[in-house]
This record gives sequence, C-alpha cells and structure tokens, in this order.
Amino acid sequence: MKIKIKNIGEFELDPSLSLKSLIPEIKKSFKEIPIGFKYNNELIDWHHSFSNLNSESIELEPIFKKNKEALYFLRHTAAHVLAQAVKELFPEAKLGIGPATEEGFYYDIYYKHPFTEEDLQKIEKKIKEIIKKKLPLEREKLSKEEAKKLFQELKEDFKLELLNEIPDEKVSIYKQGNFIDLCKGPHVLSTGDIKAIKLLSISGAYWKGNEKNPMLWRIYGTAFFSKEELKAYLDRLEEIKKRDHRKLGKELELFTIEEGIGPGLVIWLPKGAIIRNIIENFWIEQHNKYGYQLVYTPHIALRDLWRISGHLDFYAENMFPPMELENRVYQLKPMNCPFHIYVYNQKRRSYRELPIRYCELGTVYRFERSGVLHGLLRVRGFTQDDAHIFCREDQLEDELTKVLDLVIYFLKVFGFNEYKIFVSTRPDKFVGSPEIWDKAEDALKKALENKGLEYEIDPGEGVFYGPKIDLKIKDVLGRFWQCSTIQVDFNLPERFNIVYVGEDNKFYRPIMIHRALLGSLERFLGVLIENYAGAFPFWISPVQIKVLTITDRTVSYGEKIAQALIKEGFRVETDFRNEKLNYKIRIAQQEKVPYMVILGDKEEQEEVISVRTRKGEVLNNIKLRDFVNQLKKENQPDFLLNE
RNA sequence: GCCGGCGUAGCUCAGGGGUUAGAGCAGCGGAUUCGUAAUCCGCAGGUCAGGGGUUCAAAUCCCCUCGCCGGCUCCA
Repeated sequence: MKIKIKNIGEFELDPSLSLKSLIPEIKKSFKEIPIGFKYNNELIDWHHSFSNLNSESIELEPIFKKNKEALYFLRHTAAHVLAQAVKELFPEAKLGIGPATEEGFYYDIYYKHPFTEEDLQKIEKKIKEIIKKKLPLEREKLSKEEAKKLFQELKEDFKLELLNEIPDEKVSIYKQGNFIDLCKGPHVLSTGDIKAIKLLSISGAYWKGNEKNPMLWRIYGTAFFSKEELKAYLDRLEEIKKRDHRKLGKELELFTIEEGIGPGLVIWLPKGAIIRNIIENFWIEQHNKYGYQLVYTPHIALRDLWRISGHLDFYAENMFPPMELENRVYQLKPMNCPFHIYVYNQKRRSYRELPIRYCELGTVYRFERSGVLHGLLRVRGFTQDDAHIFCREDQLEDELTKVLDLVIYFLKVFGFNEYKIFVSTRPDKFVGSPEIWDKAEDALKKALENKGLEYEIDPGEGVFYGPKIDLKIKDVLGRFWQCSTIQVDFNLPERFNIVYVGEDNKFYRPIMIHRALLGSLERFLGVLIENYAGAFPFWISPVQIKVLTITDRTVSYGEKIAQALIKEGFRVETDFRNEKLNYKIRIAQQEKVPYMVILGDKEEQEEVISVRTRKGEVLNNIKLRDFVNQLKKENQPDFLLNE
C-alpha cells in the first residue's frame, strides 16, 4: 500500500508491517524523523500498522517535536516507564490506568500500602535506569481472549476489568523490555527518547473516579524532550507557587479564612475590601449603563421557596441544612434567582416592558465538601455578580449578544483578552421541550457568531433547566479559569408560573437568562491576585501611593504632599519612620504599591517630588500637579484599554 | 466525604522522648538623620491546633477531633 507523509514523501508499505519499516528509507533524506503522525484526526505512532485497512493509499500528517501533540506521545511512554519501574520495585502492585495529561502524565497503581516520598525517589531512579537502557517499544494486536489470558497471568485485575469494557474484537498491547501494558498508544520509539522526566507528587485517586471503588495511588510526573524544557516547566511551577493567592492574600493583607470562623468563609481585610469595593462600584455603574436594575435580596428564605424552585430536588446536597424558627423552616440561599422572580412578579408585566434585567451582588452559601475547598477559588459563602434577564423568545438572541458585549468589556478591563468559550447542550435529564432547547442552543450559538467568537460544544453538559455558555479566561501564565457563565432557563419561569401579557392580550411565559460576568467576587479576586501577582493596576491598588521621607526634616513637607494627594482622591499611605530610605523602599516594594513619592531636602527646597514606580523607574523633579494629572488618567478603569 | 502529608511566636521555619522550646522577620524601647530593595543595640512575645492515652518524663510515641495542603469528585 501507498503511504503519503505530508511534506516528506510517498512510500510503499507492506501492510503486515508497521510504519517503523519505513524509517530507514526516510532517514536517507531527513535528519529528523517525526515523533508520530496524525491520521483521520487521531494520533498514531510508528508502531501502527494498517493490516485491517482496505484502502490502497493513505495520507499521514507528521508530528515533530515542535508540535504540541508530540509531548503526548512522549508522556504516554513516560507513564509506561513509570509503571514498569513500579512493577520492578513492587512486583505485587497492580496497574490501573496511566494516561498523558496536559502537563505531564500519571499512573494509577494499587498497592497494599501508600507510596512514600522515599519510594518516589527510588522509582524515579529506576525510571532513569530504564530510560538509559533505550528499550524499544513494540506494539502487538491480540484478540480479546488472548489478552484476557495474558493479563490473568500477569494478575492485572484492573486491566481485565478494562478489557471487559472494550467493545472491539482486537486490542493492542505495548511492550518494552519485559513490561507489557494494555494500551491504545500512541508511543515514541524508545524509552531513550525521554530526555527529561520528573515525578512530581502522589495522591489517592478512586478507581475510575468513583468513590465506591477502591482507591489507587496516583503518581504524577512530567516529561520533556529536553532538560531545558523540564527546567522551564519547573520554573513555571515555582512562579505559580509565588503567585498563589493564598500566600499573597496573607502577605498583602487582603483576606483571611479563619479556623475560628469556619472553613470556606472569607473575611475581607481592609486592603482586600477596598479592591472589592472598587470593583463592585464599577460593576454597578456599568450595569446601570447597560439597562440593568439593581436589587437587594435576603440571604435566607423559607424552605418552600426552594421546593418550588426545584433546588430541593436538584441541589439539596449543596445547601446548608434547614433551620426552624416559630414553626417555620428556613434555608440559606445557594442562588439568587427565585428572589428576582418575585421582583419580576411585583406587577403584571407587558410584552412592552421586556426585556427586564435585574442585577445583584448576591451572597450565596453552598455546602462544599471539606476536601474541595481552596482559598478564594472554592468557598462556601460567596458573592455572585448575578443578574437575571426576563425576555421574550424573539429577544433571546439579542439579549445574549448584549450579555456577551458586557462580559467581554468586563474581562478586558481586568486585563483578560483571551478565553475559551464552551456551549453546553441538552443533557439526558432536562425540562422543557426539545424544540425550545434547540431554539435556545441556536440563540446561544448565533449570539457568539454575531460577536465573531469561536466556541467549542460540550455535548450534554447543559444544566437540566437550559443550555449555557461558559467562558474560561486565560491568565498571564496561560492557565484557564472558569468565571463567566450565561445560562438560558425555561424551568424557573414555569415553576413560578410567571407570565407577561402579549400584544394579543394573551399570557406568555418569559424566558430567563441567568448570567454572572465575574462569576463570584471571591474567585475572581483570587484569579486577579494570581494574574497580577499581587501587583494590581493603579485603579484597584489598595494603596496607590506611598509617601516616603528621607529624614525627619521633611516630615512636614511629606504630610503636606500626602494630604494634597488624598484630597485629589487617591489612596495614600505614608512612611515617615526614622528608617533608611532603602528600607522604606523595600517595604513599599514588597507591598507592591504602584508609586512611591520620595521627599528629601532637595524636593522640599524646590517644591517638587521624586517618584519611584513599582517597576523601579525613578523620576526626579516632578511637579505635584503633573503627577496628579497623570494619575487621574491612570485611575480610570479603562486606562489600559486606551493605551 | 475518601486517601496521603502537615499543624511549634503575628509571619517564615529549626527542634523528632531528657533541665527553663529556639532563630530570622514583624512588634515595642533606645541610638542613628541616612538619596532609590534590609543601620545597630536591647526588650517582649508560646496551653508546641484541641482532647485523651503510654511513660519517671511528651512539642517529640499512640488514639480521637478540628483545620490546612496535594489529589479523587464537583463547580462560581
């Protein structure tokens, strides 16, 4: 058969042999051979053969080291090497699954007792020995029966379980040295291709993610084609650690979560509270501009409300338990929506009034299992920047487009210009008719297309009450965070039986759009802290300017300048302590204050100021007036957009 | 919730059965009056997460509880 490899050439392949047989031929004219190939959008490796294929000729797209898919081959093999090392050191261990991931690989392994740090080091040593041996990988096709026999002999119970779930008649196994694994591939040619590998951590993981199943030990690692890339990756991990919002939140005195108050419950310290307040004010201002009406609703409501809304059926396990007072039962709110329905229902609504948009910075409480709490990113009490839009079916697309406008504006203001967008479609369990779901899904897609936004479909991932758009924002380290969500809801209007009067004087059911732009203020602040590494843009910096004196002689001049800046509306702190300038600068720098105003005898005599920026730039002989004018511009939320 | 690790001064961390538990930073007092990332000296600061147990003796070993960290799962 004919094999065409894009940009490389055409070759004749004996269908009973693997692609490997072409290597000598290719090597004649190319120094670097591909890592693997893409065929029909699937990754295949050199070990692949086309014995079952009918067609005479096929075309492959080569994948080289520089292509990001290449790491997938390498890491998959790395996972096998890890498993091999573990089996050699701990022969009774039983293998689960061992895939490559975005950042590395892992292998889930059952063993009678947990692996320790020392075990990990031993395993890593063994891995390096295996790599040094440059063991070639081999692929074999077996019938399921043969495979079952094989893995029975190997006493790999989990593999047998997997085998039973594979529908195909034949399965593939990969070998290297005396190690055998059930595996689809793809892999690299030799264990020697792994030039840099590191085991990173170990943790428990349920077999197939189900907590009723036994727990395996998951060993995480990562691998690269070069030591430099590994080092860069480890440096990145360091950088992520440095930016951890929990660490910075403490250092910069932004927030705290206290054992004495409760897990997942956030206290905003003055400096964090300022940031939050600035964001909230900006948010309210923008929502007024975009035709939303601000409302406030309670944190708690009668249990019956949650019965009508369906939360007790679908969401009970995430709600704090009921409390009874004077024979009535109340429950903390996990969402704001039912309240906004009551706002809507204050009077008979006309089709002319729609769309109606209510917004609220609504604090909700959700019971999250203790093991999942994480700083500000996963908490039990948080404030959603929530809104509910009540509209007619014919307004849906337009409203969604407007919401997208607003989302994108907000994200831009906070420095997020890249995102991934997901449209989640109808799940198996859903309310409403399939027709209206289709319409809503269409409206979501059209709205995205109107804005020229690319999206991916998450099939069946919609909420039971309607399809949704989720936006994941990309931060400066390239990490994605889920914040914004836009959800269409047919369910609540039905449950609460809300209506509007149409042109024909008949009653119609409005559609509801739930949406949060920032998601939760807690999570968003957490993401912001990490994105800016605590060095916030001027307009949201808790302390914008710090006035430093060089000696006691200039304290009164310092006081005068500080007061003038405060009067202009800036957030100013002073450091007039009897310390050396270098010391004061160091402190201000650690506090990540955007501007330091430094005052000595010279400045006082000439009635100017000296400015040092957070980046270390020094500007001498500045007139206070000029400084203020510049900062007033910089104090605008959209300052960076206009640059 | 489950698995593993951890919990010592406000913060970062030493001490891992044997007198009275340490250091640096921060704080307080004093000296120093200094030009763009740490001046010096002194002082104070602890129910060693909480509870129970083993022991002549527990921060240290064991058990329970709470919290945190990394995962599993879920999501704003």
